[in-house]
Amino acid sequence: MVQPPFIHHGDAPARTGSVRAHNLGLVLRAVAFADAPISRASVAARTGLTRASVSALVETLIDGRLVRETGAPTRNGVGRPSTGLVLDATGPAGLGIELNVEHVSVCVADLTGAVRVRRSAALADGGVPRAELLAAMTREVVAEVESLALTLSGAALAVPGLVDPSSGELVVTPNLDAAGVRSALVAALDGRPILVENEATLAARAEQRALGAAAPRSFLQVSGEVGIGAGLVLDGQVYRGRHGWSGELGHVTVWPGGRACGCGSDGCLEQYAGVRAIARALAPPEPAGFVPAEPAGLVAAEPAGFAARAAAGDPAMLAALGEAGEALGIALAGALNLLDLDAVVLGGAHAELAPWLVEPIEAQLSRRLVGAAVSRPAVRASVLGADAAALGAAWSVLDRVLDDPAGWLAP
Amino acid sequence: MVQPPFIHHGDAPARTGSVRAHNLGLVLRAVAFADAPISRASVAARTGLTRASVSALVETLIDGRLVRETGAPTRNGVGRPSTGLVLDATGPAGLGIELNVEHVSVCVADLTGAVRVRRSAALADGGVPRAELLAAMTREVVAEVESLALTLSGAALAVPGLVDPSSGELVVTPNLDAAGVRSALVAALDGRPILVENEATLAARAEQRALGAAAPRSFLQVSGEVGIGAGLVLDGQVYRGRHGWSGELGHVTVWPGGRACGCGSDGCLEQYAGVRAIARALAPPEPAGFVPAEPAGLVAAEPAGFAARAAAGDPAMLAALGEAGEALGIALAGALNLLDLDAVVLGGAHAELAPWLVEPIEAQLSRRLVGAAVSRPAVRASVLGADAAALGAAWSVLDRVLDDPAGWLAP
DNA sequence: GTTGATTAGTTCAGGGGGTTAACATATCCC
DNA sequence: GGGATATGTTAACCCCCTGAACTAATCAAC
Repeated sequence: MVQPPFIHHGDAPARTGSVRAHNLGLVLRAVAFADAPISRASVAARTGLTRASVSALVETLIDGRLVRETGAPTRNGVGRPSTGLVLDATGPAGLGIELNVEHVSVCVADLTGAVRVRRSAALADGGVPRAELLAAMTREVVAEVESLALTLSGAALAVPGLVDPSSGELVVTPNLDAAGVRSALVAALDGRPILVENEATLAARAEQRALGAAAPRSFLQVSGEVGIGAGLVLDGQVYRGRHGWSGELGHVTVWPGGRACGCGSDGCLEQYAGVRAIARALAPPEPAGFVPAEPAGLVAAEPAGFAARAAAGDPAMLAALGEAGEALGIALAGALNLLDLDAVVLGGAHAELAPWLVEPIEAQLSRRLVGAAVSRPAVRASVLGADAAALGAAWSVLDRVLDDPAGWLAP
Repeated sequence: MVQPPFIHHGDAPARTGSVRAHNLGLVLRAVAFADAPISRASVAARTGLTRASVSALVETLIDGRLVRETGAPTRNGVGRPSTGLVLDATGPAGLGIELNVEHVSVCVADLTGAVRVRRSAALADGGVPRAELLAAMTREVVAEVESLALTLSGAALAVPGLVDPSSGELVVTPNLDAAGVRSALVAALDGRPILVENEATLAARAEQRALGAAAPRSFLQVSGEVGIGAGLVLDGQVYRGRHGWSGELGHVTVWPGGRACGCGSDGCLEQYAGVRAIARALAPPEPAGFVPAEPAGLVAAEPAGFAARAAAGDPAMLAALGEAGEALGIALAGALNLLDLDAVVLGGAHAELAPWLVEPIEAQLSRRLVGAAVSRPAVRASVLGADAAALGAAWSVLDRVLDDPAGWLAP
């Protein structure tokens, strides 16, 4: 397929060193994605490289603290026992930071994916400014990383808003004031660069990484924190769109001419399946056009209560979730007709509501999805909890090392 | 994820020969995408390779009849004149075949993109069976290719239906009988392999290739031949989806609970913006639920008439197109909110109706698209005519040579 | 014209890195 | 204990890029 001229990575010249860079990644990923400690010989068989090359490559990876040998050789029947290789947990670490309307969290993962440090804090109105709080937490965590003898390989920040993917710098966050956050973080990180990315995208990466080889190739991750966002993974790659504005699922029109939305449109999914919309469906009907002021703290308190009420069989709650599921189903059917995805993952606030949303969603998919009779995508809740985006941020930093170990080893 | 150093399948081991394969592609594409004949030195500057390497690579490409030197050296001021390099039109050729409900066409393009042979035929009910007609046309064209001293590097078949991307073999074509077509074509091509792909996808590729460097990075190409399909190019790559069923724009729900659709759903875009829907909007209203039988030939005859009537200012026609545009706008706004594309291209039957569709579409986008106030994607008609899919098929064959010249030169 | 500056293209030694083939190593099984 | 078998390492070989020197062809200025 035609790659547009001189835009893609593929347009860098290859030199003999590129071969090694490529194969280092190949070997490292073979180790990373193996279920158990894997031998050099198995890596060779799996990658198509020779045992000789794999030995040399593994030596480089071991020297670089990306891979280590497990202690005792493992006997596998006849033949010389093999020495197992696993990812080295004492090498590079990724720092993930999640900035949200009601809370912030910071976590650190090592190359194996294990979370080594985790901190989060709720944000109260009128409390410590976001930027200061985050910077303080980050400084603490960086100190802790050093005490664990890990090396920070980078940091990523998850924000509920639009990010400019070309610079990775500019941020438009409609629901919160993010000014000063980035510069405060850069200072807290001693000038180390920070990747800024949409939280839905990073939550999708987290899901992908958490599932490992079982991760769907292409999926959409609904992320209902504030509004309804979505992270999109297509053919294993995160898709960001022209401006990095992809995944605005919340403003997909479900009922043209329906409820007015704050975005200026009408009939947006958010108005039927968003947290506030569900809350509104529970309240007695108001005169058309009247939008009630939301008491502070309402949004944060509700989703948990929703699940409890639904579990208790509250009919109003079940009806509200049925309506939300129907709207989600319509919007998702559109996305699925367009993208023919493997799966839809319900994350954020919708994760714990999934037991009551999946059925109405699937009812709409059965009706509206081309080819639904033959093969339907899986619809299920995220396997991760609330900190998915922070985890995704930390892991995305490590993905860079995994994808291009030579780049990490070089300096 | 960060792109691995090589464009090639990320999980194949790289050997020293991969470097050459990669760089051959780099040099070939530098020649292909240059506006004018380009010198070895310029290629070196543009690719980042040394002049020495480029010379060696170019020699291989010239020997393989992929590149040739232009006759006379060009003086460019001071210094030794440069010898221009251009794509060789006498080397590999791609065969593109389009199979449609009402017509079939076959074309051949050379590496420069020039169409060297072009044949098409209308299909009448009860005439020669599709498979036989196509096979006969193909045999003729293959003979002509040989007489032109071109070498067929492959063939691709565009079909209005669902294709299994893994095998590239299986075809589900709802609106026409494609049984036997593939095997008849394989026979006509002396056993050469045929790539089968959705026509909307191939039309999108054609658009991409026709625009060259000006092609949008990510776009959706509406393809309204039978029903409404769409080809999707994301980050410069064709996106097919899990089963190769992506782009089913026609069955995206626009008005839930609206008009019943043959697919079993309701409110599908096809029922408002499809060719038959536009025709129906022109006719006097029928009782609800009554679906008129379509006289044979009606579909083929109408789109041309539509444009003429609209140009003449026919109010019923303008109203029908306004409604179609509104529905398209709603569906496209959904797609754009999700994918943040650079452009939407109206192709197929909608291409010549674009003058009347663009305005209502943009009205919906202004209303429903997040960020529309800041930046709106371009909405415009395809630059290609009716044979876009056949062209795209031929070009996609050549894209393989362009992407991996070593693979073509090897045997 | 001759000479120098400038740019295009080629030649060749050097080095990185993968492959193949042989060898060393460590276990199982008879 | 001696083969059979599988793992890991070593060394000769080949591919292909780089860098530097060299040749080639033009312009510009004296």
